[in-house]
Amino acid sequence: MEVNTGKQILGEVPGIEVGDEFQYRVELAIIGIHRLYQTGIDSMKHNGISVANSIVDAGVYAGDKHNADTLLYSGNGGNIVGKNKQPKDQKLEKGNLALKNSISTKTPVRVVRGLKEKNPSGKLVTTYVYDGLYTVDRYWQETGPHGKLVFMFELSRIPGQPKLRKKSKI
Amino acid sequence: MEVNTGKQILGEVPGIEVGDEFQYRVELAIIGIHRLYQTGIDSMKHNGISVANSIVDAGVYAGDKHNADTLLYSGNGGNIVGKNKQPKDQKLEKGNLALKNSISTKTPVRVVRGLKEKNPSGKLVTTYVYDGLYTVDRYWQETGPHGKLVFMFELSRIPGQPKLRKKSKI
DNA sequence: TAGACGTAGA
DNA sequence: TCTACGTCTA
Repeated sequence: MEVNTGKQILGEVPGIEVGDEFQYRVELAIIGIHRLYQTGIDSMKHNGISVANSIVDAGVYAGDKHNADTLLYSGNGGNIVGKNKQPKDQKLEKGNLALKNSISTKTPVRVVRGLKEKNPSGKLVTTYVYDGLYTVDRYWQETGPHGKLVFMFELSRIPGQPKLRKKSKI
Repeated sequence: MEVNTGKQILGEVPGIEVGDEFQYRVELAIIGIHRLYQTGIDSMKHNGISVANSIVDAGVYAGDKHNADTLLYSGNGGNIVGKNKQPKDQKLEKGNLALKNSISTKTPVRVVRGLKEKNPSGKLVTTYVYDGLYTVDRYWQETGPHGKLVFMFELSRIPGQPKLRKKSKI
């Protein structure tokens, strides 16, 4: 069995509803919600340009903020909180570029939230919850906590979707 | 669902036969052949001392050699070929210590071989093949390619098990 | 070949 | 907290 079908979808994934929960990133990949195992931003070609089709928000970048209908999401690269690596300026390429392109195309982006919880045996686990479709409204550059360049993207939830009740307990 | 049952087995795993193939390390963990996702040596307490119950030989250390009935297996730590990390002296602890202890206890160690192959689409994939039970005969120290200390373990296949036909094609 | 919002266990 | 014979895409 191959994990990925190779087929990428823009917008809703058939059979997946807001609030559906998953335990592992690999499940998201198999189902086709988000192909990449670790990377937060997945992208695809749409009418010849690269746009984001899904992101995972596990809250590991400093600037991330997730409210009911708005998501502030950091770009990709070199600024993860607590990772023991050299901080670097982020570049407007790959996922970051795709997310920027999604502003003008107004194409929908699937958002998955990673909620950290303790399971019955007390172990810290992440549950991935499908949060629905968002559009990317704007982006800008910031100087991150390490003094390096960080891209910030503001996304808003497309109206008319079921509300997401579940929140992180930690 | 939890991936691991927590129960660890010394020796044969019920339902698993020599030659059984798996595509991912996580499968080995779920089934109980080898709990650890990335680490090569898994161990457990047996009559109060730590012994190895399973190893995965994916051939990533320089000194590894696998013949029909003999396996030369490198210890754990800081000497993986091609990994972009600081080489370090290996220590006689955790998996390495467990493997050493298995010499005197004569307890069986499950061996899984990671065979690298190209799948139909030309991608390089690793297939994990259950190779049966081995005992650890002896160990010694070497100086690895980086000039650092490496433990070498010599294992031999317990006689009377079915032959393993499959070999790496690469 | 390197990089990525991974996982589990010690 | 950190390490570990991971696994994928580009």
